[in-house]
Amino acid sequence: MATLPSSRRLGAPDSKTRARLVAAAERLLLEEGYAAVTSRRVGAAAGLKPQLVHYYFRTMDDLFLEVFRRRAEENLARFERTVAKGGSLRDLWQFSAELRGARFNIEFAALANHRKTIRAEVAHYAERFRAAQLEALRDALDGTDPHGRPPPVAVLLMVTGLSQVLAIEEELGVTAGHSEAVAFVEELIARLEPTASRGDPGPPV
Amino acid sequence: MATLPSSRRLGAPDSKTRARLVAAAERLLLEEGYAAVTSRRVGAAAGLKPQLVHYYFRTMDDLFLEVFRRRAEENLARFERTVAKGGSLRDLWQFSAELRGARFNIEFAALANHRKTIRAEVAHYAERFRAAQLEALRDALDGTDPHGRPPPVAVLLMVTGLSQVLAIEEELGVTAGHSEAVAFVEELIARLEPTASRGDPGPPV
DNA sequence: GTCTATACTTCGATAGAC
DNA sequence: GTCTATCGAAGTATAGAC
Repeated sequence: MATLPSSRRLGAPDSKTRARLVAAAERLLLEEGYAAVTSRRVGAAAGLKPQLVHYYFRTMDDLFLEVFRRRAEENLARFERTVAKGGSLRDLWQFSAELRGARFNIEFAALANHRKTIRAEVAHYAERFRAAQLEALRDALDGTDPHGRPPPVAVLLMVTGLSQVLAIEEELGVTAGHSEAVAFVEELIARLEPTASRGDPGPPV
Repeated sequence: MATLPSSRRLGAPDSKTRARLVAAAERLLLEEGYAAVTSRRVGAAAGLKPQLVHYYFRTMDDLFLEVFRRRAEENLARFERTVAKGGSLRDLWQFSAELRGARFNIEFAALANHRKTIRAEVAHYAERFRAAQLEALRDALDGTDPHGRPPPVAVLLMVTGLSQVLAIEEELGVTAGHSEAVAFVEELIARLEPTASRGDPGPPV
């Protein structure tokens, strides 16, 4: 019952070579987009024969899944650590605004469009991450003035969307309005969360 | 000076066959993602021989560019018409919230990651569209209470981002928080722009 | 357990036939 | 002006040698 779809032998999951292939694939994905992640190019990028990709991964999709899971788990763990160390609004915003994460998401969003197994994995992770973010955001907002503020989940979606648009456009070389948008979010945070390191309580109103 | 890079002959730009190929390519792009847009598959989708793709387009990138430009120009024109017919906040939001447009953008954002000529075209269009949107948004906000409101360009980026995230996630089957976010935006609009119902040629200012 | 020789498919692209 | 026969490169995947 272990391997129905094919009888082909696969390399050990903890192999050093396998790890090199995954790392190379992730690098290619981030630098050149998912279309560059082919067995030949991954092999070359890792300094290995392309056939090794198929020895360690039954299909290319399996390789994509491995790349995604590694990064997703690491991301969730990093997020949990961020929350554990305080999890202020400022921290949460900083986490969202990281360029690398957003690039990664775009590639997998496009991939998920036409590969079912990848779509399922991305959807699953998206839900987990959303739930974790929402809990952290609720905690961070707890005690602040709720007057006229959108529901936390709406804030979350807007901030997530903003980060992604900023990342995509930066990639394109389009940056009109970016600094204004970032400044707005940061002012908002400063108003809600005046604690900061520089002890600036912000203006009234 | 017309054709330096290659001497190969190309089909007429106004050919009916060419238009069919572009339409087939756009369909494939939207339904299966850009990776499905190959000369063979486009040919099959159009009921034509795959070589015709290369007769009408020097490279696959040229086909992508044509698909993009057609849609981009049509989109800009539609946007201008929307603005001309009133261009209320409600209209602008509705335009952004269309699923089709967002899907298209994701595919081309991913494509632009690793194809320079496409990146340049997407960037150019993004700037034009952003400028048009910003002008329309400024007009729509004109006369409303500016108290505590973010700068228009920041609003624009947030709304654009929100629409895209909603579209991507809907694609994935993840919809947590979507209705809340949409409701928030619509309440905001209703508050700023209480004119609502149709047949109203506009407030007296 | 690890890797390679090899098969077969699909790709983009071109030269030349109608 | 329109289309097709065909090529070389690149794609995924497997069976079998070490």
